[in-house]
Amino acid sequence: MLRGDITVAIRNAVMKELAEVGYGRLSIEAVARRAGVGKTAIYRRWSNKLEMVMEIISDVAERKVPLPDTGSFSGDLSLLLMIVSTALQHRVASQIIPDLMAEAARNPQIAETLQRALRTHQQAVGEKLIGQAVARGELPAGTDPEVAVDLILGPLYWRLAVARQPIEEDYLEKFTVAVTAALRATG
Amino acid sequence: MLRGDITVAIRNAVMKELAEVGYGRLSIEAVARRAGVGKTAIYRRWSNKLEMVMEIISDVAERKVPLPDTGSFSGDLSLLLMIVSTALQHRVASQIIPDLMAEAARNPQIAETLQRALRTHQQAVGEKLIGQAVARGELPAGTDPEVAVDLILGPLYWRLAVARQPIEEDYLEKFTVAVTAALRATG
DNA sequence: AAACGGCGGAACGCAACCGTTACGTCGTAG
DNA sequence: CTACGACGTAACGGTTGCGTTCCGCCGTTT
Repeated sequence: MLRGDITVAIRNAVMKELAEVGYGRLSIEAVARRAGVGKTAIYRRWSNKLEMVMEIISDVAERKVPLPDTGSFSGDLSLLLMIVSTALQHRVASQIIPDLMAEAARNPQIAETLQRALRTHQQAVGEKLIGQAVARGELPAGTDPEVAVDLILGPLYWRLAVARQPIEEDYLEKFTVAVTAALRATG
Repeated sequence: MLRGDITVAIRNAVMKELAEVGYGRLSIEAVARRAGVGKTAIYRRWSNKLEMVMEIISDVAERKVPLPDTGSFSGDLSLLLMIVSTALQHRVASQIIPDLMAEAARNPQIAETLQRALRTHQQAVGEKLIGQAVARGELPAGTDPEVAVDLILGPLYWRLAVARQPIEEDYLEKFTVAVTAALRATG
């Protein structure tokens, strides 16, 4: 019964508004204005700002990234780094993600949603990546996927989403070498 | 002329309020309420929410961390990791920093203040840490301090401030080994 | 003793947004 | 052709916060 095009307009407006003003300052009225839609259309779909944002965000976040399997660990790793760094360089993502992460620190419901949406999926990627490498004999058997994920995503996230420094040409390459060495050392 | 104890009360209130509701939702009136102070006392000191927060934050952020020099790279590194992880585990810091980082993505003035307060200082620590290690022959001469800082702070920040996972007993130890190996490999 | 000035408190007009309601329009299903 | 229901618009009363102003209190300076 609810018109699909209106829903889409609202979803887009929420994403843009989130990127521009953040969750804390996001208002239903601004979303409605931006979407060219009445407030009623929004309240007909969700009862809350929180509920609305959570539904929209988890929808977006659950679009799964294909797990790489290029045949070698360094290949898998560079591909993963490329995918993640590209994603983190998109303006909307790099604004929304840190904002919601910060918000999650004070709102348990947001925290839970993000954990489910990101952590679970990310964990799967890490386990597959490391598992493949261990199976191929490229990493020692005791390699901890959790540590690995920290070592891989941490610096990228730090550089792109926090420090907001550009990634230079050979950075990912250097980084791949460094991470590989690091993981071999922890086994 | 301005009473010092009042100023202190306001500063504390701002920090607590920042941690609880974030910059976006921070209001002068709430700060005044929390500090047990009239709004006039605040406006007598700063003219804006932005100006107020920036002054208070950069004041706090500029308290310099002593640069470690334990005699060996792994010693320096574990000490640094300990200091940073302890800092990031404080409730107020782990709430305020990601929040302001996210805010910085949309407010150039906040971005500039944070860059000056954090990046500059952090860069100095990185350069000293790596410089010492290179001088001692523990790391290859070409080691890039910028990459090193990413490799060291990134995973810690990710784990503590973003993913909000606890640090287990031997994590920092493992991590020290991993980072050392990584940095040797990039030279 | 008197003047000064920072203080808290209270109120100002203004703006934004909340969540809800009433109304009139319009496309579609029956 | 009619009835339904989602739509936009507009308004509601209530809340919150802005930045400013005026007041009376009180400690310090002179």
